[in-house]
Amino acid sequence: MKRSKLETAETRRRIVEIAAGEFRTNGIHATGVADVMAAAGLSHGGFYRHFGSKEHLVAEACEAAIADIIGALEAAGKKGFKALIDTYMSTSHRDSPASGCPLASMGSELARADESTRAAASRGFDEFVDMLAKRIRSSEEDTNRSKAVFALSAMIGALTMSRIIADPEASASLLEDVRQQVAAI
Amino acid sequence: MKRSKLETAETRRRIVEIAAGEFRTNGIHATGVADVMAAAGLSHGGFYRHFGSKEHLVAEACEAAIADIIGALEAAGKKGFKALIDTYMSTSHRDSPASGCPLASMGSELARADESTRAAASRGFDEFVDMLAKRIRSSEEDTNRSKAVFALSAMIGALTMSRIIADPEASASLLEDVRQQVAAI
DNA sequence: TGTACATCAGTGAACGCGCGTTCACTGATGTAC
DNA sequence: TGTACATCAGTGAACGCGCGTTCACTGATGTAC
Repeated sequence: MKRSKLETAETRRRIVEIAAGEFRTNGIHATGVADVMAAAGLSHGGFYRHFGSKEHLVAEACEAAIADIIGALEAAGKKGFKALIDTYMSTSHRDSPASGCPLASMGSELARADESTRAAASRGFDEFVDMLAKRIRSSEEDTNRSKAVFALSAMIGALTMSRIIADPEASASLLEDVRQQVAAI
Repeated sequence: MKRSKLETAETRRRIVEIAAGEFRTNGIHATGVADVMAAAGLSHGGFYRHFGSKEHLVAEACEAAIADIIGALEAAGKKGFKALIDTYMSTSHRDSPASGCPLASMGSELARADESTRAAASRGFDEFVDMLAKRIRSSEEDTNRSKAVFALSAMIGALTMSRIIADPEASASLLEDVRQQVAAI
């Protein structure tokens, strides 16, 4: 049966939100349209009333995921650059991919995603870099941005690796190791 | 028809080699057993004479891929740490995932792979770090290893991001930016 | 060394299954008068 | 404001397709005598 405009918009928003979590947890390829719809309490058939294809959802979910993590880190980052880096490089971030950084949890899949998804991820990376650069104190603005790019690259790489390494101690010490060196940038 | 032991071993080796390229190019999930076998000039049915499951092949292919890149970089690295970093952070590495670093091309998929695949990737990471650490000159050995972990994390993150960013200039300048800062470690 | 036979690498059809997507249908919403 | 009707969100069955895996079969290899 037809729903009100408000309900429809809310349903669509919920699908994107849930997809953003599922894609980050299980990967883009391994998460089906039916999985997302079921998690949203809907049957899969209605999906195409909201999105033209799975790829369209992937692009929107990626954008939403980036907004998530940037929002969370901006809150943590009010206490400064170090607090922000501590949050990103924590074992709790490592263990909660569903609400974490999509550049780490879907990185290699994003590299093969369609144009609009990659564009969303690229914009997200830029925003993230800007946010970091603002919190770095050094001589020139150009330098700040370069340092932020370096810091974020290292954090994305380290978080990804920390999820590959099965041994919890080795994984935590990798995070801690890189965290210290990023904080020293 | 039955093949000689030599032929059988060579076929198996070829399947792993081809899989290592396909997984890095198209991703683990997106590459089917039949794809790999077809690329090896074989029908898919024979796959299970060589491997117990796709997951077993993934683990071996991951191991082979790591050996590939470490071998290639050790050759480049004879000219020193900087030459090694230049090779890893090059646009030609970015554009040739089939023979490149599997930690970058399959990173987020490896984080969800089975135990033996993750173990292979973890061992590969350690070997890679050792190789880098050997080429870093600084006060203590512990520091060298920490610096190598940091450098490799940054390179994996940057290479992954360089493949997500669609604009070739922005992608190349990200690589160059991080390359310089890794070289300065 | 020669022969008879068991082994098994590779083929190609088939298995059940889940994927993304489509579609006829339902009935509440929103609109035109 | 009230009524008649078009719209469309959501359902659930169905579509073709490709996946990982299995299996009966073929015939050269390798072994036992």
